[in-house]
Parts: sequence; C-alpha cells; structure tokens
Amino acid sequence: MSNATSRNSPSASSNYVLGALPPEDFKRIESHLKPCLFHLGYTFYEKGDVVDSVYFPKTGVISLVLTSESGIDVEVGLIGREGSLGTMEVLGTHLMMTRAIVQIAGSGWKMSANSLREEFARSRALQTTILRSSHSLMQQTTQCVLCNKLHTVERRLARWLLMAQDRMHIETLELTQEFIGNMLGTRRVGVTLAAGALRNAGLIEYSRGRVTIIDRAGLEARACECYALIRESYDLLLPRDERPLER
Amino acid sequence: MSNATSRNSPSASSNYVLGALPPEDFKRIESHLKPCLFHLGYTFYEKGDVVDSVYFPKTGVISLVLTSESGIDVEVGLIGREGSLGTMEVLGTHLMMTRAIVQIAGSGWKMSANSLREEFARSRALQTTILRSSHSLMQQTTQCVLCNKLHTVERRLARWLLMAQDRMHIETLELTQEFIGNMLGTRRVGVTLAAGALRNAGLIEYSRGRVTIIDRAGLEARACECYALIRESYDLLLPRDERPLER
DNA sequence: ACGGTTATGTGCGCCGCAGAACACAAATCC
DNA sequence: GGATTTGTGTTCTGCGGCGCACATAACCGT
Repeated sequence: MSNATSRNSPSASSNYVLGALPPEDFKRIESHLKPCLFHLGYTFYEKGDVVDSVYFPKTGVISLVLTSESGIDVEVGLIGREGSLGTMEVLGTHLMMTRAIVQIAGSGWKMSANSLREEFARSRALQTTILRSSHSLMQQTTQCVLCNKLHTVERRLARWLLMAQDRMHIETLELTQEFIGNMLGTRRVGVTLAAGALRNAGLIEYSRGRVTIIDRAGLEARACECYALIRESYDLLLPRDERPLER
Repeated sequence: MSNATSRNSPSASSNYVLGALPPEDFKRIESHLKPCLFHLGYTFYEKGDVVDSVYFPKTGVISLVLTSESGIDVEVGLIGREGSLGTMEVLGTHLMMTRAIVQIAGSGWKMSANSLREEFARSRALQTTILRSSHSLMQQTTQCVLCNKLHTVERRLARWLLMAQDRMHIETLELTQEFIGNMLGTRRVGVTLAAGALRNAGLIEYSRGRVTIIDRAGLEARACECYALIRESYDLLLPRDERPLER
C-alpha cells in the first residue's frame, strides 16, 4: 500500500514484469531502460540470433514464430505488456529460440542483455520476477501445443483476437485475414470462414483490415479453453496489489 | 581434460545436467541427491501441483502431458537423462505446468526443491546450467507446437521412437500401440498404420508391446525435422568436453 | 472517373485423420 | 482345455482443413 505510488510510476505499471519489481529494484533497473518504438513487422530476432537486448512492451504485440522446413509459419507465443522478450534466452543460451516480430505496432523499453545479466546476479527480486514471467511464457507455449492440435480455426481465432486485445488499449485492431491466417497457421480462407461465423453471431465486425470486437463476453465463450488458461497463468504469476485489467 | 575424471563420476555423467556442473559445484549438489526409481506409470505431478522435489533421470523417460477440456491428452515434452524434471517450476512459481508421468521405467536422482533453491542462489554455475536446460526443454515444447500441427503420424512416430531410444540404453522398447497413440495424441489405429509402414520399410520390428529399432539411420530419415532440431538444442545447450552419445 | 491494388467471399476436389465397429491372434488365467 | 484379456489388423463413413481457381468488393492514386 505504501509502495503503491512508486509502483504506479508510468514506467513500472505499464509493463507488468517491471511493475512487479519492488521500488528499490525497479529504480536500479530503470536507469538501464531506453524507450523504444515497435514498428509493425519489425523483426527483433531470427531463430538462432544472439540476444543482445531484451524488451519490455508497454503497448503492441510481439509474436514468436517458428518456421517449418516446408516454409510454413506457426506462432508459438505472443508477448505484450504482461511479459518481456528475450529475458529467458539472455539468462540461458543467449540464443533466440524463435523468430520475434512485431505483430501490432506499439512501444516499450529496451535493455541491454549485459545489464540484465548484471542486475539478475545482483537482485533476488529480479530473479524471481524474470523466472516467473519466463514460466508463464512457457505455459503459454505449452498450451499452444494442445491448442494447435485440438481446436478449430474458429475457436483459435476467437482466442487470438482476445489475446491481442488484452495487450492493446483499443477495440479495433488493424489485422487482415491473410495476416491472421499466418498467425493461426491456417489458410486465409479458413480465417474468412471463421471470421464470418463470428460476425454472423454478432461478436465481431470487420472490413478491409480492421477488426472490431463487439461482444467480448460472447467471444470468450466461443474461444477455446486456452484463452482463460493462459490469462490465468499470467494473472497468477505476477502477483500484484492491483491485478491487471478489468477482471 | 584435467576435470574429465571428476566429471565422469558415475553420478555426474549419467545425467547431463548434473554432468555439466564443474566438479566443485557438483560435489556440493551431490550431497542433496537421493537415488530414486521411476516406476512405469508413476505420476510425479499433476498440473498445478506444488513442486517439492526435482528429479534428474539416469535412465527411463518422463513425459509431460497436458489434458484438454475434452479429456484428450497431448504430450508437450519428454525428459530423460539429458534433462531434469521440475527445475524450472521450482525457480519460478513452484507450480507444475503439466502432468509428469513415467513413460518408460528407469532410475535417477531426487533433490528437494528447497535444496535446489538454496544452491541456485549460491552457485553461479548451477544457475547457468539449470537455465540452459530449462531453455532446451522450452525449445522442445516450442518445436512440439509446430510438429503437432504440421507433421503426419508416421513422421511423428519415428521421431518419438528415436527420442525414446536416445534416452534409454537398449534397442527394444516396451510400448504398445495404444500407449504410443496416447503420446502422439492420435488413435491407436493411426499408430497401427504408421507403424506398419515403418515395418514394411524395414526400419522397425514389433510385436505385442515390444518395439525394436532395426535401422536408426532410416528412421531418422523418415522422422520429422523436429527430431534433429530438438537433439541439436540439447547437444548445444549443455556444452561439455565430451558431447553426448555417438554423434 | 478509371484502372490497379488490396482485402474478402465462394466453390471444388483431395488428403489425413477421427470415430466406430468388427476380426483375429497371442498371452494369461482359471 | 476353454474362457478372457490384451495387442494388432482392417474397413467405412465423416469432417476439418489444404490447394487452387476465380469472383466480388473496397480503397487508392492520378
């Protein structure tokens, strides 16, 4: 309670990982952070790249993508203000496990890998926080295994839209069906069909690259179980006085 | 080279995570280790359980399984002597992310979660090693997302058999088709068909719950890309003087 | 206003696998 | 020795999604 004001500093509260740090730790970390814009389509890393910086998004969505031998892309995770990019890699092998690209433009902070490693060695709180957030990213990926195998395009589309919206502050997302298709690992036509069904049900509206969520509750009902599970894991993993968002 | 004898102590070399530790660190860790048998079908943890012990397998295979709402199981990872069970969870949320069960009986070592946390705080080498091995488990799961979505039952069966054999010392595995089907998240009939194809090609032999790999190279050729990628990640992540196995 | 580009909608044949039902043979138990 | 259980083989139908081709519709610049 006494810390609440500190924690609510603009920088800290808009990325949940940073926001989970105790004030004294955050202050030290803060000096290493540089504001940073995430431009649509920008590729932070390819798979196998050496990770020299980590990123803490404030807005926008970064997506983790793996490409198969046959050239098909599959999304294995999605990072927004609830997480961070590259932290686990920096502490492990220094090599990026997947491609990381900006899916929805936004902004956040950047920190050098070396600084993170130094601070990690020094701050117990940072250790706990980073490990927890890695844990929840891993949980997301784990859930994706099941999701990709079992769930229909329609349910996964609903989940994806909800997850994207959770990480933005707006209801209208700029996304073409082609684009979403790449993320869901399905053909554009599959997205057309699924999106049509959601539109007919009055849950979303869309036209030429603009998707608007009309009925969040309805969409949650149509989305696969994975949405709630992933969200739950993020809510749990970074326990804070103020739990994120409207739930 | 000078350390080689130390590293080759029976305990250290038979689990690659422990084997990657410098001798002085290993000696300290060793005092916390208790030998432990892994009985077929034993459930270490259900999803959400508090992790009070971590395990370092010497032989046998532990599989990480997620159950969908609809009751279908999907394997999201597989742990043998190249890895450890629960280490990432212990350092993060203390909660198990998936069910963990013994797929192929074996043995290894057990260590209390508290001991691991204490040693983790103390030993830089242990930090690096554990984080690297978590990293490679994560890489495996990540690859599974792609694999489950894109690859046929036959290629995945080939991969699974190779991965299982890598973690055992024998060529004949005790596995029924029903069992394998559960792991692959497919029907037994699907396994029958795929296994039949591999048998016709002269790559494996099997009968009533006993599978024998005849032609490893041929099987590797039929397996999906994921096999090589996952294996590569494990080989890279725990750099040692002596690289594991015959490659 | 017009042609080009970008985004969406529709139809068709094909494939891999699920679901279900049934057949059979080897192992095990009384 | 006969009955039961366990592991494997086969077949049919149906569905979801792929690949492809093509049609429409909105927006863009000049």
